[in-house]
Amino acid sequence: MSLKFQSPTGMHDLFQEDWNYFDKVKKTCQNMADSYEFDRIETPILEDTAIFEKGTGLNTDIVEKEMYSLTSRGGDRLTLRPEGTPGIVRSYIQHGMQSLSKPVKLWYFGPFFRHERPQAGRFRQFYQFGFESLGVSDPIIDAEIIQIFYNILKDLGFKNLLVEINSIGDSQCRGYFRKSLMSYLRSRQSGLCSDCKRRIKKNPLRILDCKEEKCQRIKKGAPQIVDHLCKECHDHFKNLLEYLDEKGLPYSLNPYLVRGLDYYTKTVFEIYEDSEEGKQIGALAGGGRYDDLVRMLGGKPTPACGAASGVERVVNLLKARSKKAGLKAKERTSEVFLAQVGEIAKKKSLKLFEEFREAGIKVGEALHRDSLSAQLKAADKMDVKYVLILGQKEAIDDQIIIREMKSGNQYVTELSKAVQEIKKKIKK
RNA sequence: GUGGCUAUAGUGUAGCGGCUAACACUGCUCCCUGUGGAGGAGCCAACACGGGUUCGAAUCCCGUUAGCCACCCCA
Repeated sequence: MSLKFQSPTGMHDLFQEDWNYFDKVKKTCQNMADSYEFDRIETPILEDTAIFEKGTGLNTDIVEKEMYSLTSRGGDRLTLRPEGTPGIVRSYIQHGMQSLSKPVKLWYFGPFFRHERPQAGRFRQFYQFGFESLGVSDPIIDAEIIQIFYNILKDLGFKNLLVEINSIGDSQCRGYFRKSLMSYLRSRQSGLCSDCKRRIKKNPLRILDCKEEKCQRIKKGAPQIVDHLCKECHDHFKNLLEYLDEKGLPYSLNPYLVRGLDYYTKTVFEIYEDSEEGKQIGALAGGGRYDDLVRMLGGKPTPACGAASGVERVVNLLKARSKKAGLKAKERTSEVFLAQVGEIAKKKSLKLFEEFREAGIKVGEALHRDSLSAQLKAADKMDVKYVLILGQKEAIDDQIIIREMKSGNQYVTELSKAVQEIKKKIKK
């Protein structure tokens, strides 16, 4: 087999089996959106490249090397959205949502694109759902966002959820902290791994995440950002934690949690499944507060908070779990099957099929087959309860056979009464 | 972007230098132009691509591509 064409690297075809799960996830989101009064929004898949450069951040990996960007025929610089938040914010500004009553609560579900090297739970085209709440700085909002993602995952059947949370301060206190962290790291530069040496300048917060043992040791003595928060950020974080305690939502503080998008301020969080597969697949959801983003994209200064979750990651874990449980959902696709024998019957069955469809009854068929045994075989595979047999003789007499598959009992009735009869039987 | 592992019908596998490339499932046909689940008979369908080593390569080597995994980063 020499395949001439195949799907692009890291992009996959999604089949019925996948959509069974995707739809379930989406439905759970919709329920949660209804409960917390979030409105559905779907922004374009292509956006002006500049909103990611300004929003997500020029120095982030995403913008630096992972975007699918193009210049349109008209000369516009466009990018396949690598994440959802900047598009939502663009829409918020463009449609004057700042004049709506606050908070403005929006949720989305759709495909995103990043040119990364694919691996477990990481693709070049992937689906995310996200919830964004704009216009309110109160940490009660942060708590609600975390709660929503926790609830969705819980409703989907995840146990052992691990919520990690941290505060990275605002543009002010983070700057101070960054300086003191950098000077601490510089003083111990020789003890760091080669990767981290490079990171000192570019992204010192990341060193706190390094897995090298020698870096871990240095990290233990490093200044922690929670100790360097300004009063406002400190109070915000403290209040958030109190709200979470009040809700009874389990979380753990991770003073080393940082996120790779430039616009985050104050709260950041991630949710994992605490299991082997969960660790491998990475964060199921992640997000935080982004109080400067609306202003950075040209809107009025507007506090906001939101998060997103990777649908494939969630679905992969759901699939792995149902495999473990040995669940084989062999679904019955229809209750009735229509079989025919002979040219007259074949023609009459076309109309009959439509009558059933109009009556809201789904009827299986294999009209392309002529032998009755082959049709019954097909009916058996569909696991239907009843088969309607329209033979040559019946077709001429305007009659039809109704056969109950399980018992093998069958009887003849008027063709015109077929829909009614089946309707009665199915109701039972 | 860097590394490691892998690559045989639609799917899952066997083949370990000497085949007409095997098996299971699926699909299709027939046994059975008017009665299914079982059984039997048959059919369709594969060595990713390109080089090399060799009398001989699915098998060994190199390259390309793709997949998986790890790093990086992230959902």
